[in-house]
Parts: sequence; structure tokens; C-alpha cells
Amino acid sequence: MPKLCSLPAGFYDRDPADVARDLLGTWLVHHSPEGPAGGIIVETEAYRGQHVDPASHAYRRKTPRNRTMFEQGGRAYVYFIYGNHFCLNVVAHPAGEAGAVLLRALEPRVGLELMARRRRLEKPAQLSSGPGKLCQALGIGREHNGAPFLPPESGRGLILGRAAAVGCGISCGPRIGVRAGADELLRFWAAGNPHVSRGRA
DNA sequence: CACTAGATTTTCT
DNA sequence: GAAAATCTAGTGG
Repeated sequence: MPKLCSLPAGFYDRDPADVARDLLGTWLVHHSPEGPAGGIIVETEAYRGQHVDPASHAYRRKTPRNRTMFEQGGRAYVYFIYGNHFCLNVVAHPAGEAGAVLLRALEPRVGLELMARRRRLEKPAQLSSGPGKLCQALGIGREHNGAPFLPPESGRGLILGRAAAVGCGISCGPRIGVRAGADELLRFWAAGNPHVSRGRA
């Protein structure tokens, strides 16, 4: 694993679409008791706040499930969906609003063996190429909802950081599994990357 | 390959 | 009661 730097101050206090795009290429690592596991973010989706984004959990009002989306940026919003999957988001929005970025896929880089064991799969391309897979591979669940993303040097918990600039083409398109708000191009991914969940172009 | 059912929470109608 | 920010295992071409 390369040496990682913290994200700039104010990174999370912006439009989720900007944060979603800027999170591509960023490293996500979860240090659990079993060891570290993580990689490079290659696919994200932005969800905006109340009244403005009909596909967002925060569209209607604050509820027990979505309340983390209304809290300060830079923490994890984790929710359970379809009866058996978790999804990990980074809370991000301008001050006083709500919003989050769904982390849809990672290119695995650290703890491949641990990720494979959790997923009961070998192939790296299937370890974390989807939001539910990503959570399973990193051992993320309900208990992480509301937890802060820590700077790389802390060496524990959930970490977001950057290595030297990688530089990759960024593609965008409509969000997946979304009916309302399907016309907005709020999904971002690393062009051509095999770890993306769908539509690699 | 394509398609389908089933896992079963949270919210809205 | 239905749909949703999903994935897997199964069937059939």
C-alpha cells in the first residue's frame, strides 16, 4: 500500500456530484480486527438532499434510516437494502443540506485474501464490483453507520486518502436502479476499469 | 449467455 | 401491499 495523504479541508462540504467525481481514484481502506482491506474507488453515485433529488433517501424527510445523510460530511452512511445487502456512502453536502455519495465499486489493492474469504470468491474482478459486494468484502455493516472516515495516518477504522495522482479517464451516466431522476448523469466511474459494476465504457 | 426467484428492511401509498 | 441506491444460484437456450 502506498503512502496516503488526507483529503483537503472542506472536501465533503460541497455538491455531492463534485465529491462523487473527486472520490474516483481515492483509496478506501477498512482496518478491522481481521486486518486491513480496501482499494481504489472506481465507481460512485451522487445523491442530493431534500426536495431536489427524487432518487435520494433524503428527498422526503428525515427518518431513522436516513438521518446520517443530514449530519456533517465525512462520515459513513450505511443502510440495509433488498433484505440482505449493505451499501456504503460518504456523507457530503454543502453546510445545512443533506446528501451522500454511494461507493459502488473498488479496485481491490490491500487485503485481497481477506476480501476473498469474506466474499467466498477468488476472482479480484468480482470482489468489490458493486455496492453490496464492496460492503461484504470490507466487512462493513450496520455498526458503521455514522462512523467518521479517518485520515490515513490514524491506521484504524474506515479510512479515505489519496496516493500520488493516478490520472484516469472519468465517465458519467445515469444512476443504476433509479427510476426517479434517471435523466441526471450522477454516476461516475473510471473509464474502462474492469472492477466497475456495469458499463465500463 | 438471458432470465428468474428469493433473500426480507424501510418507507411510502 | 409494493418498490427499492442488490446479489446469488438456479434454469433454459
